[in-house]
Amino acid sequence: MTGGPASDDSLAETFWAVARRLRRLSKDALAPWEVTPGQSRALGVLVRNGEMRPGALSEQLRIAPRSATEVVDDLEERGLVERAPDPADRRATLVRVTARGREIADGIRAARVAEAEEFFRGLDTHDRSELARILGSLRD
Amino acid sequence: MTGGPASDDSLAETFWAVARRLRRLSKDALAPWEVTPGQSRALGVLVRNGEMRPGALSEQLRIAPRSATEVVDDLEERGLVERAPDPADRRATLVRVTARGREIADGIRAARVAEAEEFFRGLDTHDRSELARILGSLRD
DNA sequence: ACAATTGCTGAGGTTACCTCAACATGAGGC
DNA sequence: GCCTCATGTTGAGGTAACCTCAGCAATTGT
Repeated sequence: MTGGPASDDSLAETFWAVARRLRRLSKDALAPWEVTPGQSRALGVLVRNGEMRPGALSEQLRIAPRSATEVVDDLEERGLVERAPDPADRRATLVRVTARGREIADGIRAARVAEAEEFFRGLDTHDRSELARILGSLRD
Repeated sequence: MTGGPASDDSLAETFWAVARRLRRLSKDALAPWEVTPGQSRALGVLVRNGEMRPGALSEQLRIAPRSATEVVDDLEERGLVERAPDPADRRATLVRVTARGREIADGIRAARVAEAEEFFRGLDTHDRSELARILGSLRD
């Protein structure tokens, strides 16, 4: 009863159903910090990579450079990052996570871990590693 | 080396990496019809459920009723659906897929199947059914 | 030294959503 | 039949997160 050409389609459907559920959970996990998913992503990149130019940030986020300016504006307004002139090139600015930004980023990270833990709790050890293995091979 | 508390987090990360790849593929699969993902979703609901009111459509799509009006406007402009007065309630309208809309929907569906087939091609039969089973248990 | 390039941002546009209020119709009480 | 309240849709107008294009300043290649 499985194995027809439609089974791949329903596998994709199932995948998206799971994605929707996980997305909803993530949004809830993010809510306490009043940070949008985009801001959270940017903050994460900045924490992982250290200070960087808006242009580099835009590449990491795969958005237009102009849009990175906006994300940085928002984060700066909330005091989570700050801009400083790049000593190596006076056209450029460096974006740096502030102490408060790091706090928030840590909190978000912890919440993410907790949220993922909760989400995948239903799976036993074997299924988790199977899922990780199979998804890993589809990763890219 | 796996199994620490961070493994769930990276499982989520892997999941999203796969999701991004699948999303990109879907977008490409949709491109030939010049239909947005939102329009495609609406068309799919309408094909599956038959004619329905904008309000009911908005529930299926989990968007505000006012937003369903817009999606229907767009689809109507492209000749993929049409509005007709609801004989049962003169306040309401029924949205119906046109012949051309059905063609497009069929084409989209076929492309989706092909796209999913391509995406999951790398997996052998065992891994596909494992993935389907595990995702199924996370579904909701 | 000067033309082309690079890095950022102001101005303004698009898309896909939203809320709120208006309008017509429908349903229940009396 | 009439009145009130609820319901279905839509116009008006707003917002978030992206976009392109043009402009300015600084740098780089010849």
